[in-house]
Amino acid sequence: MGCLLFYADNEITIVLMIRTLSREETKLITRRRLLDGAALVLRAEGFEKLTTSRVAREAGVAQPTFYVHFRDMNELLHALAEERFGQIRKPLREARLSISMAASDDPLRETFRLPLRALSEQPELFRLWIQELHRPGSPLGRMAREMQDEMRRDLVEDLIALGAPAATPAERQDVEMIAEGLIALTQTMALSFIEGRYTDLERVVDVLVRFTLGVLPPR
Amino acid sequence: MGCLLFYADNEITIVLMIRTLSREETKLITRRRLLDGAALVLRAEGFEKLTTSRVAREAGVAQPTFYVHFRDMNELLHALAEERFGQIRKPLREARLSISMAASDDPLRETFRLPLRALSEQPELFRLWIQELHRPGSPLGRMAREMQDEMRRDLVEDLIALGAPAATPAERQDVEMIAEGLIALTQTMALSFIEGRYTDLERVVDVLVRFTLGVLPPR
DNA sequence: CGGTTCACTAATACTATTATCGGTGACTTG
DNA sequence: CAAGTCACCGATAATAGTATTAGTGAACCG
Repeated sequence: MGCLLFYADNEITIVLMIRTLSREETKLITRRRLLDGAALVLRAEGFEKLTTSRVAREAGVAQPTFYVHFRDMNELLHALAEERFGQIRKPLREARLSISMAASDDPLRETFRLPLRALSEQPELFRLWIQELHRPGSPLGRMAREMQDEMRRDLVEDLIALGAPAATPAERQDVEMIAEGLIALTQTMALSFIEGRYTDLERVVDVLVRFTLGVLPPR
Repeated sequence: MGCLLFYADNEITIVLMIRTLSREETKLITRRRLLDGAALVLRAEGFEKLTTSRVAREAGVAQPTFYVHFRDMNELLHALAEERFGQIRKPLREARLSISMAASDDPLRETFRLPLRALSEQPELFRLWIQELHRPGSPLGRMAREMQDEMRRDLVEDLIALGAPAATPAERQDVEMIAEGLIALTQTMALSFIEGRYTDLERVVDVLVRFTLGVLPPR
């Protein structure tokens, strides 16, 4: 028996325990709270406010405790990226499967609909991703760009399957540009959708499909 | 007669003067050097290295001199954004004029070529702009978003002139989505071009034109 | 020419952040 | 249950950046 106490922002979190938690378990809980605290600070106040003190306070522990769990802020960010960006990666790859299997009624619409849904269901995480994408130095940025590259490679394959010509290297590069463009379009639309500028997801899908079919050569 | 001395990074800049400069003139020179120093730091090392000491050192003056010219770093950034983003804004608006006047050989290509050139000639500034675009809190971010909105409004007009239907509110919103998409496409392509992923600007223009003509209804 | 102004500087107070260290008490292990 | 382990904490050194202040000398002005 026992209890854990976290004091963060004038809020006391009391975790009462039926059985005594092992040291390992309580340590994992604290680590979890540090990671969540960091994510909270990032999405609420941005990068410049992300300090070890702030994260520790969010987690309800003392600042030096941060160093029990991570060597420095970079290590925490790396762990966070690994964990969170993976959450976005999964539905995006699933979206890709749906087109290759052609199971859905209209596979192309579904290819856009699924990512749009996935992204707008995790707005803060998505925003963080976009933000990091453009920060050359950051470890999250590196990871975000790797994901972006992976998505582009996948999409290139899909586009070729859809009939895009890729016989010559020049054609191949065109397809890469188009893939990159379509990803940017999807992300932009998702952002605007999240911000409430567009309310009807199906209209957004319409426009994305028009862009895609328009840029591909007529079959 | 007289001379100005700037000591920055083991480099001494000596400005010899035929006539004695007025106080106002030398102050303007120092301000100029501070702004240029800040721009240099931003493009060479990024945001997190941008400090008053660093900027002052780049400019060859003492750190407190920074405060003779700007209240704080935010004010300098504001001035820099005003000045530099304006430099981007101008060619973009000119590109727009060129299409409406139909003076160029192929106005649509020119509409993409000019922004792409303008953006890739100021890579770091452009990067900064994109970065700030996604930072909700920052003052530069607000400015960047205002510019973005302005560009979208302009482009909507152009698209309607190009034959995009905008009779109903729904059609109008489609055009807005398309405009937003085209801006995102241009920026994405410009970024990749800057990063050297694509080396031939004309091929990039090709793809952008294909996207545009493809998404618009056939005339 | 003599008093005034002011751009600039050195010195420094202040604040914030990182990272370390020794101590403490609850869990663990034999 | 006693010795050991270790997650956590308070205190604090080290570092770095912001911003102020008083003083200086060159430009300014009557």
